[in-house]
Amino acid sequence: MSQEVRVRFAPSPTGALHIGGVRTALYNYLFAKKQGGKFLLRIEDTDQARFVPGAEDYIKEALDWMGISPDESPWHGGPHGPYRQSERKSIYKEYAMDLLEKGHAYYAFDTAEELDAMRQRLTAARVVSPQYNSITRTQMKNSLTLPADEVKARLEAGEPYVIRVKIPRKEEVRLQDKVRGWVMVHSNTLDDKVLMKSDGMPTYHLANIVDDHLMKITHVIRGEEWLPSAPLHVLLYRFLGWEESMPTFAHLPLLLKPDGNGKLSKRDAEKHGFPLFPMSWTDPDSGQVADGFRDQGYLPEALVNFLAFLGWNPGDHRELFTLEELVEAFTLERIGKSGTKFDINKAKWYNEQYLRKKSDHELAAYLTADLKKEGIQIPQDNAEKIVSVMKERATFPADLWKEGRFMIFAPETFDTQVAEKKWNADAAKVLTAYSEKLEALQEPLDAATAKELLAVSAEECGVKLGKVMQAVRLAITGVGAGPDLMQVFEILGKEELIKRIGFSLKTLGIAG
RNA sequence: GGUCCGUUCGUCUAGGGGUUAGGACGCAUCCCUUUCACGGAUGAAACACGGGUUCGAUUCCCGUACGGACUACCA
Repeated sequence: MSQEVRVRFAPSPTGALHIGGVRTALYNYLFAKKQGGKFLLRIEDTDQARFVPGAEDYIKEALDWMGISPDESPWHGGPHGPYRQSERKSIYKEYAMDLLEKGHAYYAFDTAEELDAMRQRLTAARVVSPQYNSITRTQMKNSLTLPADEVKARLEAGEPYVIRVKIPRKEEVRLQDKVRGWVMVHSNTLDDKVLMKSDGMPTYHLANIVDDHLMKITHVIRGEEWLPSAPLHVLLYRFLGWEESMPTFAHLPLLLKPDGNGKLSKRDAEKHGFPLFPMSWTDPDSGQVADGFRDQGYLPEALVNFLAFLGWNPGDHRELFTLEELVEAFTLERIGKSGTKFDINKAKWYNEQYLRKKSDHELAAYLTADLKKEGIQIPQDNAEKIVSVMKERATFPADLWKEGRFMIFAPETFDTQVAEKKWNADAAKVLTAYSEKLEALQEPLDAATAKELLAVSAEECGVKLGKVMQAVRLAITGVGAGPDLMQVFEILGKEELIKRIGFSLKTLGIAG
């Protein structure tokens, strides 16, 4: 019998979700759905000092926007709640006591200063890595060194203490990681990590093991930064008697900065002008606003596709995947091992691809929304026509309006470079003739007619159409590049064209 | 420093003991075209290095170099 696959994404609410965290969430989601299992979200808020208001709402909104909402979470609830660690405080204590009783953990009363002094002493003695371990714990104030009655007295007196794990002196700890294979470390390189803090909260190490077990998590998919502490986690499963049901681990390669090396940071994002967060985030302390992918015009389906390919690939040559297709194709086995540099160009390319897949109807909504901000209203069918000719050249929805301004506003100035090179008396002659033909036209202008009339006008003036085409474009749009001119003409309509021709003839002159 | 992890075009990557080392982004050129863009075609561009193992290694093993993560009463 195969048990239900259950995975979790476990962010701590310390601010906006980092894009790397979003990818971790996505991989968890993809794996869960592929396996027909559950994707849960657990808030790891055991560090009260780092709690940031609004962060949890942000996480929820970001995942919803990406289309990867969890099945169980603080806000959806579920059979294994609560899903906020701060609300599970009493649970952890119970397991810490269990560890204490079994001799796998002990009380420690050392103050921060004493800890510091120990590290300094060790550093001075040229100990390579000063840590609280099987050697040093014999010289510290803990329930291993202090007489039992003193420990009891200190506890009863309410003296602050932590509970530390007692790492065995000599043991090989192995774990099989789904992406790295076998990883082996010696327990003597591990230190006696704090399990329960003096404020009564568990540390990540205890909390994540207890919760994963209680929440019946089958696979732990998380960032590579957790790999060094994974052996400790294996040990904890063993000490708690849960080794049989220990989840499978998969440590994801890190997201690296685009140039040079190192973990992707906010600094890099700013330097290269791309966001680091899925959505904009306002720091509640400084009030500083950091831009997000959503705000810069990235489509969620593009971001999902892009992120999925940062460290994973389907093994064939397909590049474009919907969320559903990703679910279908996803396997842990195809996750790469090495760190991945963040290339925003590729993200833009994905955005273009998905933008072009959208219907004119959907795209028109972006345009009308932008226009509304400027107090402009245009008919829906007009908006749809505009986006249909503009979408091939847009990366972001906002480009529809930015690049297509001339579709609504007549040019007030003309690109001087193009004017110098292309504007001449021939162009003025042709346009004058063209304007007259448009005046005489009874029915509404369509692209084919627009072209025919223009061709006739050129012929009458004894000018080759190709020679003046750029000048015509300049006269109507003000610039030298843009979508198919005749389509533009059709959208503009003859009255608007006549007006624009009149203005450009006046402004650019008829002699050239 | 220590522990762990990694290394195929500039980037994301496929591949795997014998291949013209494949694709995508970006770049260049050409075609399409009234321009730009789209699209199409073509091109430049990679197995970090040194030892093994082997008839043969980019692929397997070991080193070296380089890079990264971790090294908190943070997660």
